[in-house]
Amino acid sequence: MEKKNIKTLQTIQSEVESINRIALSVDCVIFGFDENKLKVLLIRSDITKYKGKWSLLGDLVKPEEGLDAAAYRILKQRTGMDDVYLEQVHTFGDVDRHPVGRVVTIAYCSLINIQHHELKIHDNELHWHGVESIRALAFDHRKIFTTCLQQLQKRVQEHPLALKLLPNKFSLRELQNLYEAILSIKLDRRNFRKKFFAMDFLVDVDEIEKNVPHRPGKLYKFDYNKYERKKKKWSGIDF
Amino acid sequence: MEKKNIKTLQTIQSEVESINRIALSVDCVIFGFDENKLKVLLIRSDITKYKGKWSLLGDLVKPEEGLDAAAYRILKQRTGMDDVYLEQVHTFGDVDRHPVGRVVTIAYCSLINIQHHELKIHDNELHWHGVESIRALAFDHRKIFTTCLQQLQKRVQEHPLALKLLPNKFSLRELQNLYEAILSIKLDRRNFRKKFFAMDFLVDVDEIEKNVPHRPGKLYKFDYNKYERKKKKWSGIDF
DNA sequence: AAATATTGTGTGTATTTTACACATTTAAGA
DNA sequence: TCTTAAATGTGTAAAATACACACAATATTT
Repeated sequence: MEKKNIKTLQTIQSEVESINRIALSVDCVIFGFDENKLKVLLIRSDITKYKGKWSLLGDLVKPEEGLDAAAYRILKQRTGMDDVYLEQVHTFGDVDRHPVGRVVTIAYCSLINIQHHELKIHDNELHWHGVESIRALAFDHRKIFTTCLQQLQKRVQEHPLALKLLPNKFSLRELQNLYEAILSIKLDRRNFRKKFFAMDFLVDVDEIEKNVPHRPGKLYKFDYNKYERKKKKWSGIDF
Repeated sequence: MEKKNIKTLQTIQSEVESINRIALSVDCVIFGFDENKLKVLLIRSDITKYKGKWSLLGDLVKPEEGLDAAAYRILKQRTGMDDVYLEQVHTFGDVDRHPVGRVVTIAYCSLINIQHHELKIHDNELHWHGVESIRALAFDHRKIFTTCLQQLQKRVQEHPLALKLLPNKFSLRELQNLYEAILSIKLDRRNFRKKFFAMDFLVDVDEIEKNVPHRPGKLYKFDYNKYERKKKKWSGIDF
């Protein structure tokens, strides 16, 4: 009994030590779509070791702040946007991933409609980078970025996420370009249309594209309510 | 003595608050398959508030320990097993999820072949629970469990994970029972076989089941090498 | 008015999924 | 050893889905 109690105290003491030594942050991989390219929002690193390198947008989690809340805070701060798509992806905690000590970071993936901000980007510390041209980033951010991109590629095939990157009203051409950019593949135009129309979640808003130097296409919006009611549950065993 | 202990806890709690730090833990959702049921390994909670409740297996992450390493440590400690399937699933960090302070926890999902341990379970603090009968758990562990179960259900349809729950050699009947247990559905036996044979990853080991009270089935093993070479990359847009 | 660029549409074929039934094999028990 | 019980092993037809592929119509630009 005596011994057990002492053990507990020791345990608690070591707990305190751990508590004192690990910091928590969130990092946001913010995707946008512009000029038919998938882009990611980066900022110049403010850490000496990574001077000149680009880095993801992140910050320490505050003691009384939820994780999603921390990610939203960063998004709001940097893009001025609310109500954006945000999803936790993975937590990275290699012991030496951060030069100033043990920092475990929770990675979030966010999709924003690039037209709706145009905002605080003019910091000129912030920049949209084409995902194809991402090379070295600060910290382990390249690994984080890659993980998020792969997850995005997988997710957009199963859920109507990708549409968050487009305006509310979009043409099928834009939609196809978007998928091709995210997945880095070419798709057959007729089959792509057939597929989406067959899903029956697109509603014709009875408008057409403007300012295109050719025959304009019809515009559609995505019916999220219908999707929620009808979405597939069972995909089938297949690997 | 009991009182002293409590005092210490209070002291530490306030210390934690003054330090303004966040503690990190890992929790493992360990799945097994036995008697044609999907099971999860739980332990009786050692925290006063949750006296009598069951809880997931977890521990604080040590200051110099990687996240996966922490999860492996817990698995090894509790099951005696090495080389098990382990995957990070999600991080839970609600501000008030833990009664003694801010503890953010990283949830891992693990799949083990229940026959290969039989070990430290006799603690009688550990118990395999059928997943269907999970109700209230300590902390937010029910939510964590549910998240992991759902992810498992999704994953087993896309990857040959489920096999980690079976012995190396298994019959198609066992395999089907496993899928039915994980997914809570009934599958057509002929189509299930056809599907798996068509994938062409099962190798006939030229043995048959033993000690079954009926005609024994052939045994197979899964060819992971072939799978790695041939697995599907592109699943197709579908939601 | 001609040239250009993109939209919008349909069909046939191959592949995949689904529903479904019966004879065979082994173990157990009478 | 015969009978019973229980699960194995196998095939086919119909339906749904995926895929490859070409041409006429429309708007813009010059």
